[in-house]
Amino acid sequence: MAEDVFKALADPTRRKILDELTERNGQTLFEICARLTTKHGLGSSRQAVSQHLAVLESAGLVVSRRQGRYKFHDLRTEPLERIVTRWLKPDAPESTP
Amino acid sequence: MAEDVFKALADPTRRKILDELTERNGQTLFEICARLTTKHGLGSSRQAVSQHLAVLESAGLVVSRRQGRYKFHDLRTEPLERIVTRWLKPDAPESTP
DNA sequence: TTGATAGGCAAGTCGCTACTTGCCTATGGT
DNA sequence: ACCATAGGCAAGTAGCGACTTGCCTATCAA
Repeated sequence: MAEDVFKALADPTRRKILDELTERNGQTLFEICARLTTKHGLGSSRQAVSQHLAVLESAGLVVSRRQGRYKFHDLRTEPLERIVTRWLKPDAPESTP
Repeated sequence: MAEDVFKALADPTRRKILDELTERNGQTLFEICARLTTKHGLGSSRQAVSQHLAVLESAGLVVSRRQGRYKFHDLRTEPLERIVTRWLKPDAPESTP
C-alpha cells in the first residue's frame, strides 16, 4: 500500500539504491553494494543493503527474480506514480508553463 | 532540500495534515487539530500537530502567515512535483542524498 | 569433494523521532 | 483591567528503524 512506499522513500540509502537501479536495472545485491560504495561513497554493509532491498520490495518499488545463485533486482515505478497525485489536486497545475 | 521533503512525507499524521490542507487551505493549528480528531479519527495533541507543521514548513510543503493571534497555514505543492520525477525519467538522477 | 561465491536469518545495539508534560507569551473580547 | 483563546518553547520519555554481528544455506567452479 501507499503507506509502505512513503516509508521506503524516507531513507537516503534506499533512494540511492533506486537511483542505481534507475541507471542500470537488474543488478544483484553485491553489484548494488559495490556501486554504492564506489560511485556514491556510501559504506553500507551487505546486510544493510539486503534489508533495504527487502523494504523496497515489500513496498512494491523493487521486484526480484532468482536465477541460480544470483538474485536480480528490477525497479518498479508504478507505486511512485500514484502517491504524489494525492496532493496535486486538479487546481493550479503550474508545473509546465 | 529534497531530503526534508521525504522525511516530512514519512509520517502518516503529516500526510493527513496535507490531506486536510488540500481540502481546505489556510487553516489554523486548532482547526487542523479539530478536523484531524473528528474527520480522520486521530487523537493528536496540539503540540504534536504543531511540531508536525514545523516539519512540513521546514520542508517547504507548508507556509504560514500570522494575522493577529491566528496563524494560518497554506499548502505548497512545488516540492512534491520535483521529487518523484527523479525515478520516472530515464535521465541521470540529481545528485541529492 | 572442496572451496569460494551469493545470499538469508535472527538477535542485539544505538540513534532518531514522535509524543508528552509543564510552563510561558501574546492577542482579543467583555 | 480581567481572562479565555491561540500559540510557542524546552526537557524528558518511549518506541521504531537502521545497522551490526554471527552463523547458516545454496550454488557453481576447480
